[in-house]
Amino acid sequence: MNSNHKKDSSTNRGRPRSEAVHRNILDATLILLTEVGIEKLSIEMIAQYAGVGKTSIYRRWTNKEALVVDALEQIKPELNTSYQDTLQETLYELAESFFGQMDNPLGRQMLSVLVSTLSGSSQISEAFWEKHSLPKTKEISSIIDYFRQEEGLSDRVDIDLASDLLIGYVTYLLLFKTPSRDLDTSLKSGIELIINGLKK
Amino acid sequence: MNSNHKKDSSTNRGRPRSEAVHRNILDATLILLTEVGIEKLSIEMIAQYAGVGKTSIYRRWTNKEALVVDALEQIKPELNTSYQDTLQETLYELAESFFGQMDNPLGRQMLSVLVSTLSGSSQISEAFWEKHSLPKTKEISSIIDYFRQEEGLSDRVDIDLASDLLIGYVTYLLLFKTPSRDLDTSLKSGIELIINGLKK
Amino acid sequence: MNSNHKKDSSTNRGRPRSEAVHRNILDATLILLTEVGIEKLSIEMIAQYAGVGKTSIYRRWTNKEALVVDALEQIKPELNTSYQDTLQETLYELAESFFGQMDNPLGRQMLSVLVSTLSGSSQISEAFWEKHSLPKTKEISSIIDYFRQEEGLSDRVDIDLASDLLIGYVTYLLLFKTPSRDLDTSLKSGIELIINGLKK
Amino acid sequence: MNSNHKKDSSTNRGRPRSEAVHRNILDATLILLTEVGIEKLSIEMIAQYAGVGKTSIYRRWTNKEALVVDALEQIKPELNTSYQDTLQETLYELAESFFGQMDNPLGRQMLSVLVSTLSGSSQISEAFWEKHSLPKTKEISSIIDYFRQEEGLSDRVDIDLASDLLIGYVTYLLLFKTPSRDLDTSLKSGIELIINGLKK
DNA sequence: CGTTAACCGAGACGGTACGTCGCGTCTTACT
DNA sequence: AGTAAGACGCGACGTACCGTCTCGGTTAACG
Repeated sequence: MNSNHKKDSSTNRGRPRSEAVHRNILDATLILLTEVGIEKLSIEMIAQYAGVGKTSIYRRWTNKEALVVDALEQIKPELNTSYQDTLQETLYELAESFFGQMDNPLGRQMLSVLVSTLSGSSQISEAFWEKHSLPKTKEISSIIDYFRQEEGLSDRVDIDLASDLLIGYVTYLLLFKTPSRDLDTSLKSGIELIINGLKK
Repeated sequence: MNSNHKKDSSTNRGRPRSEAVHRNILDATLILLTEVGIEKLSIEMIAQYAGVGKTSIYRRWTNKEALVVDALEQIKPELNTSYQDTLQETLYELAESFFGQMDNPLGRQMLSVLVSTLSGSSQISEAFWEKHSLPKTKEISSIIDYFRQEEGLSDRVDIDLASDLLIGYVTYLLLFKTPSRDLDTSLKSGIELIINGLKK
Repeated sequence: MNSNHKKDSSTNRGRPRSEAVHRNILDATLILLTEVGIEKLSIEMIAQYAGVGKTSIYRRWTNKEALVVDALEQIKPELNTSYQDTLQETLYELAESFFGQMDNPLGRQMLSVLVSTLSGSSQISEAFWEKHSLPKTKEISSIIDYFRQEEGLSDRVDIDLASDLLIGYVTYLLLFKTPSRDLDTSLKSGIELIINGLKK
Repeated sequence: MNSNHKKDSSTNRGRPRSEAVHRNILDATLILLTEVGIEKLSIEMIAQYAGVGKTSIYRRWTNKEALVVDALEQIKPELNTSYQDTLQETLYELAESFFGQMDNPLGRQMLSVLVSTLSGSSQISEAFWEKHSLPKTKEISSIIDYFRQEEGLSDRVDIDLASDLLIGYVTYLLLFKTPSRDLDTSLKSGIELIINGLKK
C-alpha cells in the first residue's frame, strides 16, 4: 500500500517489528510537524518525542523526507463527491470540502512539502503526486462528464483541462491567498466561470 | 525598497559596507542555488564561493531564507504585455513568456522557496508575494479589460477572478506538471476556456 | 581517581565510550602541545590529529584547560628516592633526576599550565597540585628525617620547610633560569646551603 | 625606558598621539585583567572599555601580550630595602613587603603571565624578567653582604645563591601555596634557615 | 594661517576557532 | 532480530576575536 518504507525483513525470523513503535513515530512526526515546521523538524527530535530509538526510525525510513511524506499520507484529504442537483453545486461542495480539509497548518505543510520535494525532483514525491493528483483529476472529470448533456456543455473542450483549471485555482488559493476573506465567493465565482467556459 | 536586509547602520560612522561584497554574495547564492539546490546550500559554501567571510553574510541577512529570497529578487520574471490582435493571442504570449522564464531550475526553486516560506507564514514572504503577484494580477486584468467590448465579454464577471484563474493555472502547471509535453496546447486551451467563460 | 573528566554516564546504557578514542585524544594533545605550544593549540586541531570528532572531545572534557591538565598527568615526573651515602648526595640525585625530567618543552609547559590554572584559582588545579606536590614534600621530608641523626641536624627546625625550600628553588630554576649553564653546581650549592642551615 | 611600544613616529608631523588614550588603554587593561583574567581578555573588550578604537591599540602595541606586559609594568613591586638591626629582620621586612604587594589577583596574574610567556620563550618577557629579577637578586645580595661580617657568615658560599633561594622560596609560596595560613611564620623560618646555612 | 599628515572613533573585512546540533552509522545490554 | 540508549565521525551552524582596512572627522606643527 505504501512504498516509502524500507523493504520488509526478508525472513520473518527474530522479533517482529513493533506496530506500536511505528505508530508512535508517525504520530510524533505529525505533531511536531505542526508545532515546529518541517525546517526545524529533526529525526532526533522525533525519536525523543516518540520515546523511540533513532535506529527504529532509520530501520523503517531512509530519511526525513520519506518519513514526513509517509506521515502526511494519513491526513490526505478525501474528495467529497456527493452529486448535487447542478454541476455548479456539486463542484462547489467538492471544492469547499477539499479546501476545508487543507486550510490548516498541517494541510499547508503538506502542500509545501510536496512542492519542495517536487522541485528537488525526487522520485518519491513524483509517485506521491501521481497517486493523489491524478485520481482527483479523474474524479472531477467524471463529475463534469456526468452533467455534460444536462447542462449543455460543449463536446469540443477537454474535460481534463477544466479539472486542472479547478485544481490549479484551488491550490493557488491555498498556497498564496490564505487566509482568504471571501473564500466562498471566490470558489463559487471561479467554478461558475469555468462552467460557463465549458458551455455552448 | 527591499526589507529583507538587516537594519541599515544607524549612523554612517565607521567603514561603510562594501557594495561589491553584497553583489558577490547574491551572485554566489544564485549560482550555488542552481547547482546544488536549496537543501544542500549552506552559508559556509556561499561565503567560500563568494570569497567572503561568514560574518559579512550574517551582517546583512539573518538566515539562509532571507538571503535566498533576496537573491531570487534579481531573477523575477518580467511580464510580456505586448498587445496582440486578440485577447487569446495576447494572453497566450504573456503566459508563454512567463512560463519560459520560470521553466528552469532557478525558476522552480523560486516558486518552491516562495511556497515554503509562505507556509511558514513569515512576513517577509508575504510582502514578497504581494509585491510580485498583485501587480501581475492587475496587469492581466487591465489586458482583459482592454479587450472587453471588442470581444464581447460580460460585464458581470469579476475580471480579477479571471486573472487569478490564469495565474493559478500557470503556477499549477509549473509546480506540478513539469516537464510538460503539450505545454503550448495546454496553455492555449486553458486561456480559451477562460475567455469563453467570460463571454456573453 | 581523576576528576577532570565530565561525569561518567549515569547508567551503563547505550554504547560505551571508546577507550581507544580517549587515548588518541590524550596522545594527540601531548604531541601537539610539544609541537605548537598551548597558545596555538586548538580543539579542532586535536580532533583532526586524533582522527576524532570534536564532539568526542567535548563529551569528555569541558574545555581545553581540563584536557591539557589531564594529558599532562601522564608525564608527571617520578621522584628518584634511592638513598645514597650522604643526605647531600641523596638530595642531589633526587633533584637532578627531577630536573632532568622537567627540563624539556613538555615539562615546562606542564609547570606553566599549572601556574596559569592556579592563578585562575580553579579547583581542578588545586587538587592537581595537592596530589602531586604534597607527596613530594613528604618524600623529601622523610629522606631528611632519615639522615637527621647521622648528619647531626637540629631537631628544632621544621623539616617540611627545608623540603619547600628545595622544591621552591628547583621550581624557580626551571621556570625562570633555564637554560642554565651551571645547573649541577647550582643544585649542589643550594642543597649544601640548605643542609648546612639545618645543622647544629 | 619601555621597549614594548611600537617605534615612535619617525617624524613629528601630524597630530600627536594622545596621552589620555594611552592611559585609558593601560588602565582598562589592568582593570579587565583583574576582572576577567588574561584568558578571557580581548583587545576588542579593552577598546570598548577604554572608549577607544582598536586601531589606537594596535598603533601602540603589536599584540595582547605586549600590551599586558606593559600594563603590568605599572604594578611591579618595589623592594623595601630599609636596613634593620639584623639580617633576619631586614630580609623579613623585605620579603613580607614583597609578598604583600604580590599577594592579590593582579600580582598573581603578573607572575602567571611571566611564567606563560617565558615558557613560550618570547624575547619580550625574557627582557622583562631580566630587568626585574636581576636587580632584585643584586639588591638582596648586597643586603646580605652588608651584614656578612656582623653576623659571621662564611665567605665561601655564593651570596647570589642565597638570594635565589630566597626569591625562589617566596615565588614558590606565591604561586603554589596561597592563600597561606602561617605566612609570617613560613617566611621567618625560611629566612632563618637560609641565614643559618650561610653561617660558619 | 591655511595645508597637510598623522591621529581618532567606529566598524566592515577575510579569517580561524569556538562550542552546539543534527546527520546517519555503530555498538552496547536487554527483550 | 528488534529495541532504547547513546557514542561515533562528520559537517554546518551562528558567534567571538583576530589583525587589517577604510570611512568622516580632528588636531597640531610646518611652510
